[in-house]
Amino acid sequence: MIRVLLAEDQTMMRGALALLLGLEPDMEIVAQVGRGDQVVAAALEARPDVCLLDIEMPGRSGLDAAADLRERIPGCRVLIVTTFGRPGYLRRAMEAGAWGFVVKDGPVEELAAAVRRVLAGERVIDPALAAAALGTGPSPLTDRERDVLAVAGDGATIADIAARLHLSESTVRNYLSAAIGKTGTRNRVEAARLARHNGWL
Amino acid sequence: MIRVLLAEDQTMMRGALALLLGLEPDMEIVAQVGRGDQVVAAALEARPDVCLLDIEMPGRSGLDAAADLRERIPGCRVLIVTTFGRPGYLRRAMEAGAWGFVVKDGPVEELAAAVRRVLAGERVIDPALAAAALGTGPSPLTDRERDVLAVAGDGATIADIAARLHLSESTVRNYLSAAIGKTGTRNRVEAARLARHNGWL
DNA sequence: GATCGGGCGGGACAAATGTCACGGGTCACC
DNA sequence: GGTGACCCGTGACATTTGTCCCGCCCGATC
Repeated sequence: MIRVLLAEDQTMMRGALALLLGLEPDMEIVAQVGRGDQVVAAALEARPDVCLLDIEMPGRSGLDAAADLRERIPGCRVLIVTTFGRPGYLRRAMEAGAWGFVVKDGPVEELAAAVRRVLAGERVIDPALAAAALGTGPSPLTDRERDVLAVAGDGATIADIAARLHLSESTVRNYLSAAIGKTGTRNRVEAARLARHNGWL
Repeated sequence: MIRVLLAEDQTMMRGALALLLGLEPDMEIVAQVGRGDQVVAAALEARPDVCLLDIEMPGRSGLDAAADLRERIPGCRVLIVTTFGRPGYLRRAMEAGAWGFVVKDGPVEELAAAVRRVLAGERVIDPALAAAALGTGPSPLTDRERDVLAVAGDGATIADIAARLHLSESTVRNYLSAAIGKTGTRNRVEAARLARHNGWL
């Protein structure tokens, strides 16, 4: 029996996937969590062979959770299951030691197949997505530019950003200007959107 | 047997829900579509008793599809199933003649129960969400303000908006200013975010 | 017929934003 | 020891944005 941990914040999705995977004759859901910061604890307790992690979860990102797992429970294989096939997500998933990357757009059978392949030591990655990730290239943003863009994305003013990041307003302007330049966009809103779309935030 | 149509763009979610509902002894999935603009055709063909509609789908919004269904197939009950419990969505769903409104955050069993209740002529609405919808009130925006905000949301400049809507830049400024005022926000990005959050776009 | 809300536009003004050039600091790497 | 990347900051400047006036037209409503 393949022992599976399932981390996904949308309750209905999590329940549906758990039930489905539970129907597979060779699989067993040994843990379910709805927050990224509960993954490690649950995995220590349940000792799964494979962890299915969503990326966007409250508490802690699935990508961060994957990195934690590699460090704390090296034997456990991680399979990222996400809504958004952002190039940067795939890149970061690989850096975090994930063995597979599946988007929720594919058929459900694909998921069970991916679990088996990952457990067999195979890498599971959508080829089109891999091409996109390589084509887009890594993030051109520095850490600070990323921070500033992330805050700017939801309508904060320069003063807001400066206050939240304990920076001078001039500095914030400069980072924003640099980010806009590097992304080839025309203002911070476009820059933030592009960065989010590419998974750079 | 309750004949169910399922409209949901995320393939994995759709497949999982279809399988689960298919397991219910008194239900039968008679049609599945992944786009909003295929709902009516599929419903005419399959003659479902209940239609489960996601809101955010390519082609046509689930809310618009619900309105179409009420007009074309009045006997068919509509149940909206959405990720986002936006107050405005609920309001618009009711105006479009939906019989129920379920968020994907609840347990899966809730979905089958909602289908049965809707078919029995009961209204299914999350009480907390209904309160929020009534508390937030209807959209204060005029049609044009809504249009302008929708375009402004993804980083377009005033000139972009004016060009896309065939308006003068001055007019766009005035609409934006009005929208910012009515939403009580500080700039168009915040205004657009709030409007989206409330389901006003 | 008058009034009101909405669509559409103009002009003027202050504030926010984006750009550029510049400086200093730390740290890693050659 | 030099070089380069990144962090942090200043000041000046042009552009964009948001606000507040004003006007006209239309349709609905009283």
